[in-house]
Amino acid sequence: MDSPEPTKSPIPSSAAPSSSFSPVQESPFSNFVSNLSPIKHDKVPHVAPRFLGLSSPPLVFTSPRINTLKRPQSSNVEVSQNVKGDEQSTNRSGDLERSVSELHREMIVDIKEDDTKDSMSVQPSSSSGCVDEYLADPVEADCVDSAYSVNLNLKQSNNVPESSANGLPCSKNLESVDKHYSGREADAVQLLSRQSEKGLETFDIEPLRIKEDQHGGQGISDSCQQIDSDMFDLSSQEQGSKNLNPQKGVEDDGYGCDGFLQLQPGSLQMVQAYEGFAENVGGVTDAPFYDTTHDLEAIEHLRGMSRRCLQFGEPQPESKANCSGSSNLVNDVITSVPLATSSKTESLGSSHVDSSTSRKRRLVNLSQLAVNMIPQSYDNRSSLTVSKPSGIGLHLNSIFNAIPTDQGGTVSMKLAVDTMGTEGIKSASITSCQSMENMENCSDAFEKVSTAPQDRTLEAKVSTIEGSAASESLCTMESIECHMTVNRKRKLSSGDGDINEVFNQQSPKNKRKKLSDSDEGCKRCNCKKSKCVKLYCDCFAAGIYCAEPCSCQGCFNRPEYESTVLETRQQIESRNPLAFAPKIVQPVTEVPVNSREDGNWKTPSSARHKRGCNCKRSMCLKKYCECYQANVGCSIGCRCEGCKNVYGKKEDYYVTEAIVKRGVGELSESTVAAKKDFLHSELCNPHYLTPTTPSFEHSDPGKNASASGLLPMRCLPSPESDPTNVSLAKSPRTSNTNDMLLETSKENLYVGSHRDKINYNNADNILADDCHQTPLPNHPSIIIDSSSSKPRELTNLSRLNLGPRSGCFTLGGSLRWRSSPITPKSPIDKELQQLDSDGGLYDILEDDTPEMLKDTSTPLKSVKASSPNGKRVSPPHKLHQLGSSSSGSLRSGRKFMLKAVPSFPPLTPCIVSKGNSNESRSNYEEDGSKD
DNA sequence: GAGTTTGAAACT
DNA sequence: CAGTTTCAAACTC
Repeated sequence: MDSPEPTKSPIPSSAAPSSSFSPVQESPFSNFVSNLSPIKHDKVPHVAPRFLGLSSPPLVFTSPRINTLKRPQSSNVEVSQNVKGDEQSTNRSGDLERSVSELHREMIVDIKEDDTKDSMSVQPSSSSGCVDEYLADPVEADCVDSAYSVNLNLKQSNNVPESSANGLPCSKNLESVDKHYSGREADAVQLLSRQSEKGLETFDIEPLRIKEDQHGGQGISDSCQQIDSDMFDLSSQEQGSKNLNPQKGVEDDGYGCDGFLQLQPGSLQMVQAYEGFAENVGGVTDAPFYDTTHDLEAIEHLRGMSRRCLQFGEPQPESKANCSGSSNLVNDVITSVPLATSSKTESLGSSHVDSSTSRKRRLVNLSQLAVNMIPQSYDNRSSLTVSKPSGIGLHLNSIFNAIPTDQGGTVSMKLAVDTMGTEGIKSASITSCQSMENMENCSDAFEKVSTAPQDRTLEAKVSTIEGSAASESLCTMESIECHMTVNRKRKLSSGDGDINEVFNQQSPKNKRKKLSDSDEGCKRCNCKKSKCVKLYCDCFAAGIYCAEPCSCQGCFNRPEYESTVLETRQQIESRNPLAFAPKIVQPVTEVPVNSREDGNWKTPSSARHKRGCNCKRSMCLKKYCECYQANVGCSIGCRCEGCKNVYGKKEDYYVTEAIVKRGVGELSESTVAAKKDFLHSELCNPHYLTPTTPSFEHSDPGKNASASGLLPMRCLPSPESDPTNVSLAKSPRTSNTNDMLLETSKENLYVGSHRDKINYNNADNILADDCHQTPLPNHPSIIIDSSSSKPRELTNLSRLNLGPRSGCFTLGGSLRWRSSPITPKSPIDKELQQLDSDGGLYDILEDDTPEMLKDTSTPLKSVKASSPNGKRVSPPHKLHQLGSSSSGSLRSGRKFMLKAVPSFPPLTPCIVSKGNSNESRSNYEEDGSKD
């Protein structure tokens, strides 16, 4: 049938699980699978339904979070399908709301109790508030739209399309509400408001929370209601403006997107796409509307950035870069409507995601929220610096890989921006494609989009993407492209069901050639035996469906086999939670323009391969080497022999860092900023992830500090460094070497952000620590099953954490942490304080978390105590130097999140039914048994 | 284009 | 955890 070798599918384990395919498709393959796998997947329903092809890598394979989100408490509802009002969805959403509302209540209570003492504690609540807010957003959006505007309830989310169209207004409304609310809810806000910068976020969070409560059916303040009504009015106005807008056609498409949405209902990508779309639209149409509030704009702007980051689901740094870049670009291009984009996007995204279920919306909102949580700092300062497009934060297969370093995402991004204007969605996308050297594919996809009915949807997506394209990662584009291609193929096949056949029809060679010609534009797989459901397959590994360019045989990595893909993915993740985590992380994100210009920071050295390579013969000089392939230098995590990686030898890794840091003091402010960025990036580097504990635990600054003050020349290739270990919570690093110290310090800073740590290890401990330091932001990932630590989810979390303000956004999970008796400052805190005093590190961190760090309560010790591994954390020595040397050069404005660690486990339970997690786990077990 | 080499992923 | 096998990409001819 579809697959040449159905009977033998190498996927047994993976495929088998897929036996339960989504009802949607009964492809021969599904039958095949069902036959093959003795095991029936109860779970399947959860997963399957909606991936639609377009989902970005993370989306495509429903990461646990997605799944969980999708998972109706009941069982398999295909959310995507129910665009019309689903009672079920409503009910579910209602349940979810209840839990959320309860959570909020708790949080509120906590806040009151804590009062302003503990900003951290407050933040968590705020975060929850954020969640609520986001949750509420959809509703508002819906309401905004039409007559529906009357209903504030999230439950009423039936009109997705409309809401999407009007999304912008909705979001805005929310914000305005937030303001009002904030005014009234001085208490909650106060805490947050302390930090001026954070203030904005605070508004978002708190007000939202309140709203949520209202929605929850609990007391709704009149003021709030008024606000809502006002909001609606605004939204209505907005709509009017939109109608006028020439791009309305696009919006209409968005409506048409229902089908599209259905296709990919739970996928975040959808949201992204819509968001992007919204942005575009907003940029064009909504400008007037936004003019009203400057503050709001700023907030939205931030949000928009965050959102973008989420979409990629990749490592913060990178995401940051993208986000910032995008935002900047967007802003530059479309100055008139900076805010609109973000808010609108959100609303749109939420609405579009799954009209069927408010719950889904919530999920989406959560994700958005998470995105929003991204630090503002990145907004402006960071110009696009994609020093390493090479798939940082993404799988090697990501488009970035294809892009030459020189060209970098930056170039493409800029081009896209330039081209983008009001119209430019398409042009932008195209531009990006060009930059990616993927023109053919992109153009193809676009063409297709324009042609068919589905195409409308696709087109909308495309446009959306385009809109965001400049800012957003190319990955999205790629995924889109893939989906588009898929759709196209489907059309071609006209439901034959043998998509694979169709795809395969193209001579692989041609495809390959095409790819090669395009200089690796979109790298695609050529799998023959793996059915593209193993990590051997680059596409699969990257979390994307195989597409036209692929020359794979018997491919199951297609939207048609979504369930199979998901199952397989789960299996793999069960074995290795980080299996789908981005291989390459780009720590350096926002490098000040100056520094970038200098070119110092462009070096790939900043990026690292998560696990490192294991090259024996290639000396890391060929593409056999994943590090080399990703255009990144080897690092501690690498176990390569005779490393000669041109992007950075393993041995040189630390040396470079040391030098850089050392020089910081001497360097100009700009340089310093750049270094900070570097440091930040380093922190973000997955290498630093450690399953074990937060680095804070370790404190011995003096001890660690080398005379040179920095890193020793030597690098420790110790396996410990291997990022992969993180998930396993293996032995903590014990080495005291300077390099280690450096890393640890970095880790300390980054700890919160590191998703891996979060999940896999003692989430509790870590989380608790983090909470203290920075409230964990909530994030869609929260919803994810606790059982699975999925990289993407993690990524999202990390993003949230990264956000300087993320602390503010902590979710309910944070509540738990808060309560945790953690404590005393760790040495790291001290270090940080010193730095702060020096004006160095703190500057970097300061904006968001300084208080946290300073805060007497410290997660660090708690962490230490709690961390079983007892991982030693070196004091932020280097950081300190950096900070001191930099003396006040904080200009970068970037905010580093010291702590925030997403609270996976805790959050999951709260938001998501544990049953899901259990379920997932049981599934895994089943899979394992199968295997 | 076929065959070889390489290293990651998967398996035992 | 280590060793082996499988796999697909990278590379060579």
